[in-house]
Amino acid sequence: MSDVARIAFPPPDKTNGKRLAKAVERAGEEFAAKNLRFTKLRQMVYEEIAATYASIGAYEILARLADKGTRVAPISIYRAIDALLEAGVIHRLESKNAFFACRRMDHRTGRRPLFLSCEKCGAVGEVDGQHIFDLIGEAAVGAKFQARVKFVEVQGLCPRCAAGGGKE
Amino acid sequence: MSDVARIAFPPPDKTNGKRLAKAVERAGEEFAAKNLRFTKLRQMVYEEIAATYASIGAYEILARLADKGTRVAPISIYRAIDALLEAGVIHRLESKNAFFACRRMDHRTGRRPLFLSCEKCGAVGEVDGQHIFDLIGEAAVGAKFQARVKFVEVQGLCPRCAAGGGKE
DNA sequence: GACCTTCCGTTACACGATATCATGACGGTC
DNA sequence: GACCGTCATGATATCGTGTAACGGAAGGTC
Repeated sequence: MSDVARIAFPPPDKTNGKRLAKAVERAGEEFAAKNLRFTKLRQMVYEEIAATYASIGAYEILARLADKGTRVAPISIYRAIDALLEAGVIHRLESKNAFFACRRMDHRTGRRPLFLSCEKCGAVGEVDGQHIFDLIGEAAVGAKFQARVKFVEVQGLCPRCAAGGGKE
Repeated sequence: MSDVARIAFPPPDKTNGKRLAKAVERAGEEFAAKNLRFTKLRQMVYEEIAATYASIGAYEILARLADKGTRVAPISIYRAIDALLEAGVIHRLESKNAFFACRRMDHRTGRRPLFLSCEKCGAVGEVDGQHIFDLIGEAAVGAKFQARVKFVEVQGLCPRCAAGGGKE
C-alpha cells in the first residue's frame, strides 16, 4: 500500500488508547487556540468520534455514551458536535449525515481536503483537494454564482477493502 | 446576466403551464427510452418537483399533493422519487435531502453537471463539471481508492439573489 | 458577591426515510 | 376464461436525523 493510502486509510477499528489520548490533547489545543471551551461533554463526544476511523452518526454517539452510563439528549450531542465542527477537529459527511475526526490537522496550510468514504468498512480518508475546490470556484464564477460552501464527497472502496482485506 | 447564468438560474417560481407540460412530455420520453413506466403518481410527483426551480423535500411534495386532494403515504412518494431518479429526470441534493428537476437533459453527452444551490431563493442550477469529476477521479486513484459515487454540491447565492433581485 | 455569558438538561416536536405486509393492475400463457 | 408473475400502489408503523423553546447550572469578570 502506498504511503498516501496508508495515511488516508488506517484500519477503521484500531483504537489505540495512547493514540486517542494524543488526539484528545490536540483537540484541546485547537479549542484553546480558538478561545473555545473543551468541556467534559465535548470531550466525551469527541472521544467517541475519534475512537474510530469510520464516520459515526449522532444517535450512534448517543447510544455509545449511554452504554457507558452517560445519558444525554440528542440536542446535547448536536451542540457538542457544533462546537467540535467549529473547532475544526471533526468533519461532517453530508452524504451520510455522519461525522468523523479530522486526522490531517493542516488548517494552517489552508488546503482543503476532500473526503473518501468506504462503503464497506466505513473508514473516511482525507486527501488534498485544494485544486479541485479551486476549479469548483471557477465554475461558480463562470455561472455568476457566489459560492459560500462547497462539498466534495466520494463513496467507494478503500484500498484495504478493495483488496479484500476489510472485515466482512 | 450572462447566458450561462440565465440558463442555470431562472426565477425559481416562474411556473409556466406550457413549460411544465413540455417538461412532463420530455420526462415521459425519458421513461419510455429506459423502458420504465411513467405512471400517474410518478407524473404527479414529477410535476410538483418540476413546477419550481428550487429543490423540494419529499414531505413538501406530499403536502402539495394533499392540498390538491391526492393523499398518499410517504413511502409512495419515495418510490415515485426513486423511479424519477432512475429515469434521470430529477436529481437529489445530498446536502439538503431534497430533489429538483433536471433541466439539462444532456445525459447523451455523458458530461456530469455540478449543482449550485441558492441559499436564499432555493433555486438549483447545473453547470458542466466533467473536468472536476475527472480530477476527483484522479485524486481517488492517487489514494488507491476505488471511487463509485461522487458528490459535488455548492451552496451560496444565485446571480439574481446576489444582485438583490431575489424575493426577500 | 453580583453579573454575564456560555453551556447543558428537559420536553416536545418536525422532517426524512424505510420495513412490512396487503392489495391492485396489467400482461402473458395454458 | 383461469392462472400466474411482475410491478405499482396502499396502509400502518417505526426508525433516524435534527431543532425549538425554556429554564437551570457552571464558569469567567468586575
